[in-house]
Amino acid sequence: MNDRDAAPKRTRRPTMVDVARSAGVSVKTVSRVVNGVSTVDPALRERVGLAMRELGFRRNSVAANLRSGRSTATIGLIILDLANPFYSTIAAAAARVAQRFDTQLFTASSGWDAQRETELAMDLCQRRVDGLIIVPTGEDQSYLRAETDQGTPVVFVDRPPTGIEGDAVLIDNRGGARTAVQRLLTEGHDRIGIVTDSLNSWTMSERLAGAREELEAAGVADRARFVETPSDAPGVAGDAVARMLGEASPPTAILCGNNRILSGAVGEVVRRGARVRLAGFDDFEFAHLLPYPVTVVGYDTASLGRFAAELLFRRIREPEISFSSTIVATYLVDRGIAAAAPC
Amino acid sequence: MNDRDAAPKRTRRPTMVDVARSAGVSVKTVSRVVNGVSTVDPALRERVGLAMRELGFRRNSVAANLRSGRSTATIGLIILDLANPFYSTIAAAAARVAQRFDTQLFTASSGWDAQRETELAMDLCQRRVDGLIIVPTGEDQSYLRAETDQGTPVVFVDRPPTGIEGDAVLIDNRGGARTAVQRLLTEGHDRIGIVTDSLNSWTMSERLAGAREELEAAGVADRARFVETPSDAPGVAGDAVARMLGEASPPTAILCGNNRILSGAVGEVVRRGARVRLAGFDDFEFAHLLPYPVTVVGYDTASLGRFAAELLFRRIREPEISFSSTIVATYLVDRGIAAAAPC
DNA sequence: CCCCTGAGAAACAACGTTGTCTCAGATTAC
DNA sequence: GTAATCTGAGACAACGTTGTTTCTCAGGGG
Repeated sequence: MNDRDAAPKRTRRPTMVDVARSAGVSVKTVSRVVNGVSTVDPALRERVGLAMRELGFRRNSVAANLRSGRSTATIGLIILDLANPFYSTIAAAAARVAQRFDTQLFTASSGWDAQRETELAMDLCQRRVDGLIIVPTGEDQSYLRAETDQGTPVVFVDRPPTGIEGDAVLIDNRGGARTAVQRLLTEGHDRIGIVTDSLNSWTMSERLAGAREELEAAGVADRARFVETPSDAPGVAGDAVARMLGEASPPTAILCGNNRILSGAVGEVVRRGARVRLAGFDDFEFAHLLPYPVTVVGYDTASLGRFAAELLFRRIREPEISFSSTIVATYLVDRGIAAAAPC
Repeated sequence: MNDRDAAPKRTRRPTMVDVARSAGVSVKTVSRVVNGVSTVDPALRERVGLAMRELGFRRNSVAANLRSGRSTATIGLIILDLANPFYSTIAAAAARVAQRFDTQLFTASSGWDAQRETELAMDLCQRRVDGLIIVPTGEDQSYLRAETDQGTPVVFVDRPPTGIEGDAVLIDNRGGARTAVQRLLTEGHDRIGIVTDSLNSWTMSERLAGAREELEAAGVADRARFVETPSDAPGVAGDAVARMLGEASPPTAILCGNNRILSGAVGEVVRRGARVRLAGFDDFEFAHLLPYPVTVVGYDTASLGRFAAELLFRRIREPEISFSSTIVATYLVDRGIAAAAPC
């Protein structure tokens, strides 16, 4: 016998059988006590409670759910990147709703990988989550049909699903872009530049479409410049702005498709001391610290997560209601500081 | 009979029994096919696979885990607020490690509520997570002893546990404060102000202790000013700085206990056009946009989450190794812009 | 005194899966 | 040709819990 000195801490967790044996009652009586059934003799209840505390019993809710056929009280959230404040805000808002429903939240990041998105969704369905909230990244979510058909509801956030119908919660990107362009037009700008990143994403193409609609409505679309930059390279936004401003009759105002592009644009404009009206998307934290005045299209990110979770729980309870799309409104807000004091 | 027109989509998910009946084999054979056991006749394997696809069978991994006694392949993460970038960075890093181990992550926020922390931990233990990562908020984590005794490992992050021993991953707050003060001393400052928020938190008291140690080592502690502000009120940091600077012989350098205090201090210093050396903690995103030069104590937040998760998985595999504390290093970095171009 | 009633607890089966054992049929060795 | 070996599949029980049914034993009325 070459056992360790210390008794091994890691003992099997006690089950209702252990508690029942210790208290000298049947397993079912333990179950009744745990579930607070009122028809248990107070003396027995006391004995069982004592045994539970002594053994440190904690009900295995996994087994309980399996037997009773109740829901697992879990939902899954598949976002693109939990480290990104936009998505973590969505996650936090969804978690808050889940808490109201005594439900735990699986949070997983697909990392813009459609294959990974599929794997995660399948894994979570195997774990029998009550529902899924997905920020879709792939071209096609039809792989989810088998799951939705079998009663696992799915709500899509920030991008509409492709290849399958379903509930969605979206930002009014198109309307936001229209409002922003409208503001620039009202201020007298008629040579407007639009800088986007990859138009493969629904979000960006909606923003471009909205801007274009408004420019065309004002009859100044032919004087506009449109530039699409690659999505993830840093500095390219600044280069694009530099090229725009170097043209013969450069735009007097530039609308940037997201906050990264806006940051790059601000950097370039400040560097060359140019006087260009800048507007952009995403009212990120610290936007007010930008060293140049800008107008941004803002929206309440937390609403996305909250609405999505509420929609999901509603559909869990009422699977037969027809699909709905919730559009989160946008607003214009002025950010950036006019000047900063030198040290 | 008053059934709905459409066939109800929500049908019970098919089980191995259904697949077995459909394929004309025993349940065990279905299990073997699902688990890729090699001793199955290819013809049967084909029949079973067909039946699975037809029915849209997806193994219930909850039931599988229950029977086989294997782990649930889930871990729980209890942080203070998922919407806070500091904690969401930790969560993202932990999730990345969990993914390597084919484990799903429950993410929950305690919201600085010790009661809620306890409830969440108990709930996750009832769900038989393989382990917990906790950013403790309460005064006492001894309630976890029952769980750790029964083999649910816990790793603490960002703050050491109280009332219980355990693995921890912490920031070198004390060392960071010493380094920052050292820098200020080296630059010739000997009247140094220290602004903290509530010293109830381990983090803040460590930072203060480190600063005090260094000031005392240099023999300038008597010329220093110490101010503790309430934790969550905005603007109080600026007020504290204002009061400091209004004194007879004001400090020439101020060390701020966290990024919120530093922001307030920058605002106040810029407003009054003062020339005060500012330093602080937390190298937050956009710190480089601060309209005033500052030096901050930085650290790799993702390391906290990554180390914690790796430690947890190690302990899950080897429960008997002795507890360890991992200290994440800090570094000094200069941030803030000297000047910004006016529009 | 006996039967009926009902409260409270135990016995049994089941949730969906897998571990263990058994068995039928094919293959090999003597 | 028969016994020993092996291969592959089914039967059965079990994981930890709960729904359902059955049982026991007071208490009360005829």
